[in-house]
Amino acid sequence: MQDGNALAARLDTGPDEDRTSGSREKGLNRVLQILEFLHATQRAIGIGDLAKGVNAPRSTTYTLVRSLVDAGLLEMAGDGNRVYFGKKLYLYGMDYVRGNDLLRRGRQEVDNLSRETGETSELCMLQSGRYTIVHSSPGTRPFRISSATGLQIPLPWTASGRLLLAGFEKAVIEDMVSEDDLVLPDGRRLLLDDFIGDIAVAGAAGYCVTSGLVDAYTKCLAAPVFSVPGKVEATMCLVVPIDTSEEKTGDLIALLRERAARLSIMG
Amino acid sequence: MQDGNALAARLDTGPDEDRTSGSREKGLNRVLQILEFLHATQRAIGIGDLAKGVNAPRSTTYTLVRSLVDAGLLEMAGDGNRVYFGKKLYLYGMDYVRGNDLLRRGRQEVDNLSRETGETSELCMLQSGRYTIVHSSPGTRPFRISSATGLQIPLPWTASGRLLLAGFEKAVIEDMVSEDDLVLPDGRRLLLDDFIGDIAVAGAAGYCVTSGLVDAYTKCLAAPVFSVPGKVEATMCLVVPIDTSEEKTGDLIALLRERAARLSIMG
DNA sequence: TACATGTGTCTTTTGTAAGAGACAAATCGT
DNA sequence: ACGATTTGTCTCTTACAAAAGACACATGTA
Repeated sequence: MQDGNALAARLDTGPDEDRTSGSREKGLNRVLQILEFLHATQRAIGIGDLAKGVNAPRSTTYTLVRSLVDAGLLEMAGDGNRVYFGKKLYLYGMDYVRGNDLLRRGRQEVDNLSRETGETSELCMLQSGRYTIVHSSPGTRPFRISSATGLQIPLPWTASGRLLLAGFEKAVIEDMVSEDDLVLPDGRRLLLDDFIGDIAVAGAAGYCVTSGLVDAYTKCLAAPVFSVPGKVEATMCLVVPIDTSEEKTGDLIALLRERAARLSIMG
Repeated sequence: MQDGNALAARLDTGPDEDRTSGSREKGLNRVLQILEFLHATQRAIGIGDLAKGVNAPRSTTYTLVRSLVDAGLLEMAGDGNRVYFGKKLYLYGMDYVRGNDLLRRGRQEVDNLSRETGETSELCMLQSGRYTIVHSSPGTRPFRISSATGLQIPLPWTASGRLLLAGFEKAVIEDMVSEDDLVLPDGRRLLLDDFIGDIAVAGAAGYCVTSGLVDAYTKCLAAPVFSVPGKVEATMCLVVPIDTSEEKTGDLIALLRERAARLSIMG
């Protein structure tokens, strides 16, 4: 059973911070790594494996996990020697939703949109420099995409990525995007300057469409949600079959832009 | 909008662990206290106040908060010098939901139930020895109860509390319930032995009704959800006006028990 | 039967993170 | 305008948490 899969690998190389995961790390950092690792594996995991996964001493891992379990942030899973996220994290997460108008209303709009159109619909945000699907709603199509909330995808692979980066300095964009991010799942390689060009275009147009980037069968329509005028806080996007007609696509974009605008906080 | 209310006060005296929050606490523990404090206050708070709130040195608090913000567990709120829960916690919370059949299906059932009956409906669980509303759905009645997910209430105040403790040793119950917990909001005081008696009755009956405990205008109907046969993992409950007729109450209990049974995992 | 591998709990050692305190700069209250 | 308070950042010290590693006990497998 492989566990630390492509996603995990991706996360490892993610930020450049934890270069020396070496010795005598701060306990809190170990904990943060543990949480991130569990998020990446998406399943309960043995403490031994966890220690390996975050590259921490076994004894330390046992101690930390115990603290976290006692606090309710983690829970021992079914059979008894695996851990995963706990109820406390769920409760804190709901607190976050409650305190965050945009997310609360955004989830609602996304659900509506996917019900009305029958297409997969998503709310996306920039999360510590990475593109994140914050909420997604499946759509009725048999054809299913991963509904993995919290999934992180390289910015250049997505329409939303182009919108989320609108208004950032060129330099900032450059060091947010790694070399690997520019390589599409099918092996093709984007040019950084093309991507930066796309961002400018998308920002000016107020929407963005990408075809066959993440996979060959879908296109992705995205529209920006603004917090303050000019600042893109999130995007809503629709994932539709790549052969959707020009006309229908146009209609969907119009709808999407309207809903996204509704979400935006108008000064 | 009142905020740091009875709940906050209650949480402070909650577990007996952090008696001497005194000197040289472990960083991780401080973090856990910070999270718990934010959960109690339910709004963004300044770092200085946070330090006071968890009774930690200011310098330490600044350091920890910075780590947490960098990690995305906390976010700086609007005006810039307040913190609250961050997106990461929301994502982890959704991971928990995804990995937890009971919670996922339970939320669904609760929503159905409140839509069908028009009454406030809740899913409750024992969370580190305390009663917790894990999910609640408002109901159509004008008459609104707090829909605060994550709210923690003393076990003896609720019908669910009586069911959740079914099957526990007397001694365990005794040290789970503090003296304060036995004092109702209106000042009346329950006897511990009566409460323990109630638990036995509720466990045997397979449901529980309490009238006018938390407030004078409602009664609370609860039914157990089992994980393994005999072990109460959660409860579903309905909050109805105290003058609801015997007959209607009976019907609701039957419905509630059916839905709760459906949630139970049948070995 | 031996041998490798994983689990959970100890003890001991030592590198460092928590804490006290001092600071400048910003904000408040009158 | 003026002290009084709060905020955010720094430095230095030492109390203590993280790590190493030994242990006892399960498993699985050659």
